[in-house]
Amino acid sequence: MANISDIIEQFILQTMGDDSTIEISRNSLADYFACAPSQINYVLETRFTLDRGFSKESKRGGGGFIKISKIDTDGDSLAQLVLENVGDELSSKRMNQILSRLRQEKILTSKELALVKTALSDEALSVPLMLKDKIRAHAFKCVLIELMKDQGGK
Amino acid sequence: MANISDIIEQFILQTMGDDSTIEISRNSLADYFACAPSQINYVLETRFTLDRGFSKESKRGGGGFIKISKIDTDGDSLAQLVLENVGDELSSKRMNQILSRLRQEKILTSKELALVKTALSDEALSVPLMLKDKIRAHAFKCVLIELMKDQGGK
DNA sequence: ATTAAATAAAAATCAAAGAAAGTCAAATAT
DNA sequence: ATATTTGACTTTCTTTGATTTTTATTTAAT
Repeated sequence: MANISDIIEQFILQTMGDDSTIEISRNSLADYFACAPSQINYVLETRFTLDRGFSKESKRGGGGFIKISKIDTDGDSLAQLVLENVGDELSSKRMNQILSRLRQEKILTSKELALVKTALSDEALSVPLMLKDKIRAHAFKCVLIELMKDQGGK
Repeated sequence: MANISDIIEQFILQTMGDDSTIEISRNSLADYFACAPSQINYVLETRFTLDRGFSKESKRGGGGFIKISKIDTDGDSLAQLVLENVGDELSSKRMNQILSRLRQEKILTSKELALVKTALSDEALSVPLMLKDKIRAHAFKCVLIELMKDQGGK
């Protein structure tokens, strides 16, 4: 574990501690670790991914920053379960079934259901047929991860 | 938030408080913040835009001024307005701005915002860069239409 | 007192410079 | 092979300043 990526990863995690977000300056961090700025991007891309429960925002230019947010996934949630079972293709039909299930379980309101359903419907995804299911699968997983975020709140 | 544009933005918003309009003197404001007068224009152009629900008037010469007004639109017509102004490409950035506007106007809850934002984020739409904005534009319009549906309900 | 010209007082515009972060591919290490 | 490191180049956002345009006020001339 003597590579700098791991060290930077640990540093960020430590600094974040129990907070759910942290704001870093890419350049300062790179300075601090005497590495190339793009090294920071590499760490973020490989370690602070959605799959691992992180989301990111950033701004360039004067006063720029990178903000990392932790999603604290409470392991055994329904969303978690679904997430593991959605492959890399997802028909709108299957998605809608899952959505109603989530609705039944009170994880979604009917309006929330309608919005997601619409946003990822066949009609909304204006791409070649074969692609729809792939894109939907990935996008829907992102939604599930997002859902797990505020599940913690209950 | 270490850039002066954000600070000036906050200052204006604070000073405006609950009022729907405010009249500022560009030069005084620039003096106050010890910045170039054109900095004020920059703030107005980037932050007090139509998308964000502001309109502006101004007059030059002696006794000149800049007047900023909050435009209040009811939900349905806001969605309608946005619908008309989203072309056939939509960056995630612009979408997010529109979403927070919709949130401000109580058309969306923060969870609903988060779900749509995630579902149509750059990360969620796993397609070539150039396509993202096109797909997003179309899908987002679908969402807006969906939104207008249940706005009518109340 | 009235007009015309000059001056002053604003705000608008535009382009250049600066400050961050992003991308991508080549080189290196495991 | 795969993961990491490095660096050159790109894009986005902000800051600064010089120039232009518009409006108001003052001055000069009839």
